[in-house]
Amino acid sequence: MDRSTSADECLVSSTLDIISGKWKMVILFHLMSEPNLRFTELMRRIPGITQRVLTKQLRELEQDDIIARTIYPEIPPRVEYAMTEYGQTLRPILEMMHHWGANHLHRSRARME
Amino acid sequence: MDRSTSADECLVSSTLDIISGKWKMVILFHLMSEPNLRFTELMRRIPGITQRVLTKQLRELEQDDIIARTIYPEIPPRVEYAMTEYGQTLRPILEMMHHWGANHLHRSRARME
DNA sequence: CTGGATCCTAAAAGATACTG
DNA sequence: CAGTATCTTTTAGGATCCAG
Repeated sequence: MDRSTSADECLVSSTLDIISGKWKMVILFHLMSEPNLRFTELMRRIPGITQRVLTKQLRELEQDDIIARTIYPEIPPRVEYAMTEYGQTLRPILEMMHHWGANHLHRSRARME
Repeated sequence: MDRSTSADECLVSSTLDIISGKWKMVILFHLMSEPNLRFTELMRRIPGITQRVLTKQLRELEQDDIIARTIYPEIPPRVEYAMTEYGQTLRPILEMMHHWGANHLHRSRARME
């Protein structure tokens, strides 16, 4: 064997770093099915999130080049968020997690009885 | 469209809940390549983790039926951890994250210059 | 050897009010 | 509309000591 394990750990964690955050997956899911959502539209689609937190998570995803922020200098201001091309590469992972999660919830319920 | 989005969010998050935790991926990666590791062996393979945290994350993974804990009533005590069959179903996701993460780190470095 | 029990800190998230 | 600025709460994680 080798010492590659510690490096490998980082590789997976680097993915996890990007999508973990209480609402990031939710945000990404919305932007996957609906490109170009405005700030307020995201707020409405994500009940429970606050402005401060939404802003923060959006900024982080933007930093990581997963989503893009487009500002239209109008009045009132309009800002749209969309997944980047790079962000799209996360799609298969998110879909697998979605699929696994569906089965997991199903299974959890079954295990409760 | 429909209102299924809010349910869908939970599905993905339910996967994320299970694998997020600073060291869970690391633990799972070790248990994937080496079935049946003892507590101390895990400690040695995961530099930086403390006993308390390792114990906690192992307990959570056990609760979720991702890993199994086997106690051998010997002196000194021996406890072995292994992935469950159900835990194995996470493997494709972890591998995709590993792959994505590798590319991501590569890309991040490129973007820095 | 495998943890449990305590205490502590840092970071994430939430509540709320305000603004160009 | 799309945030920022403060403040408070919650939670994860870490340090340390003790024990069957």
